[in-house]
Amino acid sequence: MFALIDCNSFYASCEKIFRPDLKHRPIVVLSNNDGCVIARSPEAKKMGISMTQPWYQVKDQYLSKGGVVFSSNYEFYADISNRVMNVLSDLCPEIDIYSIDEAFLDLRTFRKNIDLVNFAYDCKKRIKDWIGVPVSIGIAPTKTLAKLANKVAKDDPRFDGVVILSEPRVIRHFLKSMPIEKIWGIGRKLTAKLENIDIKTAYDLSQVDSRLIGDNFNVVLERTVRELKGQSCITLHDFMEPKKQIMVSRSFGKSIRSKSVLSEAISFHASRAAEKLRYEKQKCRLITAFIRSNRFNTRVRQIYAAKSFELVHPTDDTRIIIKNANRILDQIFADGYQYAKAGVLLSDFTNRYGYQMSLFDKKRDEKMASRLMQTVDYINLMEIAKIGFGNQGYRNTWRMKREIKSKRYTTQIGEIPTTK
DNA sequence: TCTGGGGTCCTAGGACCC
DNA sequence: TCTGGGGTCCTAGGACCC
Repeated sequence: MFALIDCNSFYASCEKIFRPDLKHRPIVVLSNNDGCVIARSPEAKKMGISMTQPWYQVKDQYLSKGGVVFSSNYEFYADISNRVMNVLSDLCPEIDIYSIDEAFLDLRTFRKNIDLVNFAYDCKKRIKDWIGVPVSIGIAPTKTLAKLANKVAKDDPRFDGVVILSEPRVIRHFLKSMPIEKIWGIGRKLTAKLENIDIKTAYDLSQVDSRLIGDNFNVVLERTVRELKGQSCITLHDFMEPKKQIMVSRSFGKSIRSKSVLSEAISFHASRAAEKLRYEKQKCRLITAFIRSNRFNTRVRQIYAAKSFELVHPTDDTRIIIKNANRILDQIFADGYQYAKAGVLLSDFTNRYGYQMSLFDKKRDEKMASRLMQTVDYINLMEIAKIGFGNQGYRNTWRMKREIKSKRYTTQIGEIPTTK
């Protein structure tokens, strides 16, 4: 059996932890640039605010009805997430952290049969009492079924946040009431395709011969079908897999025409990407940079320009990554467009310690560079000072909007909550 | 005026090899 | 006139997820 534990309206719930005055108020959290809604408390959902809705469309009405809004505060959410995951790992050592707000537990680790109902409610209570975040729990023989169970636990108040699927008869009944688009791994396109051939519920899909699906669709859907039938075939990643690519990109506060400002943004993103790369203890060989116009604005001329550059030697050196990202910018930049977003993507990784040195590598230079980067990372991390490279300025022209961010209550000494 | 920012996996098709 | 067949590797792009 697998359990999926998922925090309810995670970002919005985080914002409530240190603000008891907001307990029953509607809360929404906005994406970067305060662009669109990415989390809603139950009260905000009831007001009809939908996920990824552009903020400007609902702002006035929402605020006039007493809604509360926050810019996203990832540092804070990540810390709360860590605390939740720690509680879960205490309860079950076989844990697969699937995203910032959800994790699978492999309950087969428990040799003896445990009381699943007790287990689930204990789990829920600990996280609520110790961290302050409400969770929903779905338990089932496969991860796909646990996902579905979790969805119902969350949406249907009759279940009090816990749904356990073990009896085949119950599972069958449950699947019949479940439209296919709610299944994990079935998005818009697949829903349309499947409905076309008269597969409308999870039960319909579970009855299809999985090999037939494998032949006519692909192995991903085949696995989903098997999982619906109760054969577990999506396993837990029991250790953290290294990342395969690192992307840093942002939309600008307002659109930009000038190459020099774009270059600042590209340098800034390149630098952030290099930091992440070193944190992952990887070096990259491929650097990609892109710039693009606002794809929602039909009144401006559209452009999307991207290019990659392959290095001879893998690197994690901020200076090299910035230099090459800007070299790409030189090649892809075209005058006369309004740019709305830029980004840098690093890929083709090799482990920092175990890659093949070339015959002509200068070992000493490498060592120097690596020490320099370590020092820079340390100074930035400890907030001794803010060190950047080259032209990565931080002009208001492209900096993102984040007007209503809450405090970093748990990670910054100057921002911890105080009482009177 | 104002529409996020990450990721993963898979597949088709081209390049290349013997 | 007749022009193999099988394999691997890589990349771009699609679909999906949170």
